[in-house]
Amino acid sequence: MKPFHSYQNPSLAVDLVVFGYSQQQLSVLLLNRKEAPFKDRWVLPGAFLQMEERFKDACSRVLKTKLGMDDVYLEQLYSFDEPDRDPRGRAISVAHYALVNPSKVAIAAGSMANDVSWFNINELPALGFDHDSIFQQALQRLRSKITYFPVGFELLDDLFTMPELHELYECILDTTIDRRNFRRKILDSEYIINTGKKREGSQNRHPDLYKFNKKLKKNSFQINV
Amino acid sequence: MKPFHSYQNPSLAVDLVVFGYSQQQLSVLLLNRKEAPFKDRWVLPGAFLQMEERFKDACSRVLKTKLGMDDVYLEQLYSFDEPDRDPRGRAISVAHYALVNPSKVAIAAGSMANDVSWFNINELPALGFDHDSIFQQALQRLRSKITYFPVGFELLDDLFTMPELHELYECILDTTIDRRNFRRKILDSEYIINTGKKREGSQNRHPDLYKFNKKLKKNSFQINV
DNA sequence: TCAAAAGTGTTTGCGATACACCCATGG
DNA sequence: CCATGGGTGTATCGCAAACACTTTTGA
Repeated sequence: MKPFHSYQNPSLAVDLVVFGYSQQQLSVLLLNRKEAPFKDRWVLPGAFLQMEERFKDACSRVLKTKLGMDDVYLEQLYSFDEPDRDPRGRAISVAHYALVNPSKVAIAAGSMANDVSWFNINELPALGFDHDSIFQQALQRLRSKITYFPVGFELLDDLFTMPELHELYECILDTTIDRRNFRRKILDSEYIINTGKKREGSQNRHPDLYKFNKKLKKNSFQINV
Repeated sequence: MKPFHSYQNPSLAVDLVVFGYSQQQLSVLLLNRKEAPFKDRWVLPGAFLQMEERFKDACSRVLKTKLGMDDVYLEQLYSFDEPDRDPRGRAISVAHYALVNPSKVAIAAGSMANDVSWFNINELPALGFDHDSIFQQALQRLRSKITYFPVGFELLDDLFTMPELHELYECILDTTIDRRNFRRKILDSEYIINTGKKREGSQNRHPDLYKFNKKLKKNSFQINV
């Protein structure tokens, strides 16, 4: 059999929309390009797919080597194929999005402090390549998914309070949600477990600490916007 | 700049899950392979992506040249990347699904009568490559999408009756739906328009003929299973 | 004891579901 | 005129949304 790679194939890359949540803000991780094309512009992190490498492996490689992140929630988003999306030549991008807890990873003031940065999703600069539209699609997917599937927990600490989860939902969905109805829906889904502990330190009543119920795979809930 | 294709890249293909509906049956179009690997096995139609070609163009090319189909509803599904999914070497498949009206296309008794065939989705043979899982994912997507988005019309004639649309939904979702509630939801969504004409020929009352409201883009409905 | 935030329960209203009758047609 | 399937309307029930009071805490 003639091996495939004797034919010419488009270049194949993964690009990553890395979402992070902290200080009641949803942010995306961007990279400042040091070379043409789009020199000095902000872009999504990404990498070319190596032979024998899975998409998720390539994504993990980027998250690990460029960003120092391990063990991250990853989901394939869409494959982008516009012939002119990369001025260097034909390049397909298989976009993914990732959900990380910024406090668990150490990007902030590392050696790449000027290269990598969190941007609030409402204050994004114009991105290079077609990364604006990749980001938009990722945001849309996240907003859709979080209303019926327990992905929000990936963005929080292992232990979190109900008000924190509630705020996360309001922030991502950019709306207000009745906290009492929200609480009931989430608790009814049984995706979170009250640990019995409480978050100390605040001046007011100490809220209960919950944890994500990892074992549960099939329950459903629906947060309406 | 060094052109991308001087590096080695995985082979890149599109694969198509072509759904058709006729005689109250949901079917998929399969191809009988004439060569190794998977000689004499049934597989999804597909093609390698040519340089400068978009996914949808490659899909259209397959639909046109191999199947004689034009102007078909197409949607990107997912990209499949298991390193061993093709024994000939590393091959990425960007899977799509298509919705066609079999009565509008001419596959049946053409020159490839032995190569191409419709299979009822409940009576599929074991497919070559990883096409079983591609098919399963496509079916799942179709079932999900049809409950909130007007894709069912792609499978019917330009003019169709309410009972026909109702039957289509019951068939695809593999369930029973109260026809009066179904009618109300569909009509409320305003995605279909009563043409005032009636389908003649049956012994019983002649049902109204509807057409799809192509202009409407944003209304929503929800068919629950 | 006060302000601020967290925990909890009840009422209300709309939308989905369940359900039944009349109408048109050809034989 | 009858059997068959198509068109239409209504009552009910459940869930989701709206809403208010009590509890805890540190200052």
